[in-house]
Amino acid sequence: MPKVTIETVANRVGVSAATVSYALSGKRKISQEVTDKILKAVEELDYRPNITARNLASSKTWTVGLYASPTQNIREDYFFNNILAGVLDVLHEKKYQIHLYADYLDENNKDHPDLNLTQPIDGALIMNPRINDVYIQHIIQCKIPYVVIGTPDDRENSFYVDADLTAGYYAAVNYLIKKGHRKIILMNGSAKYTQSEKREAGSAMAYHDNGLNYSNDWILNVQMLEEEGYRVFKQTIEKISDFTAVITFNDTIAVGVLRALKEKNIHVPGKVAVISAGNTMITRIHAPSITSLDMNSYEIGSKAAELLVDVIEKKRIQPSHTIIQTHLVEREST
Amino acid sequence: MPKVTIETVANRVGVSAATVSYALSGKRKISQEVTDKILKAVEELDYRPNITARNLASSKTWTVGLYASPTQNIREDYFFNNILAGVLDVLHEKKYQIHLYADYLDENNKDHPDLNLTQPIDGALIMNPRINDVYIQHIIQCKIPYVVIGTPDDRENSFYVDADLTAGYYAAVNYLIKKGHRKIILMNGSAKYTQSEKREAGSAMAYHDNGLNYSNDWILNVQMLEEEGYRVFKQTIEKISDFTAVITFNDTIAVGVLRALKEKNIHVPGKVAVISAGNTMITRIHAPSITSLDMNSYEIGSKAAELLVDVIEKKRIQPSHTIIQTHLVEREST
DNA sequence: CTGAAAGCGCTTACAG
DNA sequence: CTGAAAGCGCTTACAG
Repeated sequence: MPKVTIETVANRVGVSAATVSYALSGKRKISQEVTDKILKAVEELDYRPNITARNLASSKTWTVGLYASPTQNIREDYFFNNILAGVLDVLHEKKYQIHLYADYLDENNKDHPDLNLTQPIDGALIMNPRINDVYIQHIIQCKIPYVVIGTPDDRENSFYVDADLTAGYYAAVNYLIKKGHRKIILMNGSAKYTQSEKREAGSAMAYHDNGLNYSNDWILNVQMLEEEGYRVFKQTIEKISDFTAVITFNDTIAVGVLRALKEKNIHVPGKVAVISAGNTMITRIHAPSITSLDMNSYEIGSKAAELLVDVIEKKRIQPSHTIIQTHLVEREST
Repeated sequence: MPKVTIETVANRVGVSAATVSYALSGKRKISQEVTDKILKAVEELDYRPNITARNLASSKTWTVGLYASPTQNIREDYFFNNILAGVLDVLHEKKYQIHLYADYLDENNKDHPDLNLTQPIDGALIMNPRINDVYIQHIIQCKIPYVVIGTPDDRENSFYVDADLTAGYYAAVNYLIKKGHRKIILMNGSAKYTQSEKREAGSAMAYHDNGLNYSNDWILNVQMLEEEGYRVFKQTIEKISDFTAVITFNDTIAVGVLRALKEKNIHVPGKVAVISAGNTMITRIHAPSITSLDMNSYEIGSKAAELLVDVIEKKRIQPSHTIIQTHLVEREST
């Protein structure tokens, strides 16, 4: 069974490969008559263009790389699903495909062989940027257009889409303060993520604007996993006293925190109020249901994808960013 | 800024492109001396091989296509996350990358233009196969190796990995019958998925082996979304009486069902017992926590990926399948 | 141990 | 409106 190429089609119709290519792409007008013959031959021969060859010749892959979290985090976080859905929907509409990369970065290992194995992409979407993110550095070195989902170090020169987490955490902490809370534990994410910085900043502003002091001891940095939220918070309960509220980096950590509280028979919200961020399905379902900061994750994903396509297609050259508003959804945990 | 190709490197070192290629791939021994010079030049020139060109020349892409659900479903289902994590982990280890496709099939539209836009892949992983699945048909036509996650129509000639759902639903329904339930509603998935068939079969067997009759009226087919589970079950409560238990296609539907029950003030498990399938995070978190059939979703994903790599690399030629055992995790809802 | 060259299957200026 | 041909940047038999 001989391989069917554009040549095969051209030969059968009696035209050049160029004509077949143009007829199929529509990049040049080909007479209706010839076009019909070509389409018929394509059908009969069951011709399928070799996309790799097309990509090489046109230096365009119609593919976008999505750099996501470690799989461990992906397993627990609906936030990823919502971002992903937004990204997928937009890219589908714009005819782009998606290459998904999980984060397998070994923090202890300085060389990152994987980075070079990447398939060719027209652009990249980078979730959860670290401070000094090696993925971003790699993408920049490869001269690939990219959009950060979250906030990168170099805000001036980057395209990015993020929720206004500083405002969000300001509002959330402010809300707690107005309710009379004075000592609020921040179960933040790992300090190496820029997202953690913003949460801390918003929180600090709220204390400040209310004329209150707070201590850095009240801020804990944990991995974004339920088990870690649970484990660390159990220790926290022993070490820190008198706190009356907790605000977490995300919903997953909140679930762990609530488990620790339940185990210690500490009533929520009677003794301790809890606020999470993400407003994913689990916040509604949990008992008690969890007050959560909605970040419009689907919209973050879709806006980022739209922006990336514009950047790839040079419809935008000047670095720009979109900041999406958050809003607090009150539930039983506060 | 001139583009750096393998030629650039070869010229600087004073060898042929072939030698550079071999030195880099290790497919032929190149003297240590020359190799060192090449590596130095690669470093200095910041040479990055064009993967598209490599793919074309070697007719190998090191990429696997993952055909997933519609994004609507992805948003709500941790089951997807767990499968995905298993797939990603194995493929990463085996040096393959992943192209993610959501299902945008328009059921009402007979031509599927998207299918032809696919990027070149070495193999495909197909989740949630439909009966007469067009994705599978397409992949077969393209002569691409594939593994089904779930059970395909043509079991004889396919590679696939699935949970033993028939046994799982048999066990679950049997468990309910032993507890005295006689009329159990099956909130099944859409009838066009093979997964729904298997659930129904296991359930039927359990009735049969206990010498009981059941009615097809007790089986409902719904989309795999919380809202649909809720909407349809609310009607069901009105239409069907005397049932004492519900078993659902997945966790998401169960959440909808439980919401409908709560709204009607029907106590769970006092009046109605509920079992779901998936055993994702939400079953633990929900109040009441949900008895659920664990399908080892991470393992399904990882086994499927392993199998696919073997098929791609011709380590397996004869169609084969892996059936993974399920187990029922008892919680408050029963 | 290394080189010269064909080939992968497309696209796209260049010509007419 | 169409063709002949160069080119995309690699890999891999074929030779020596």
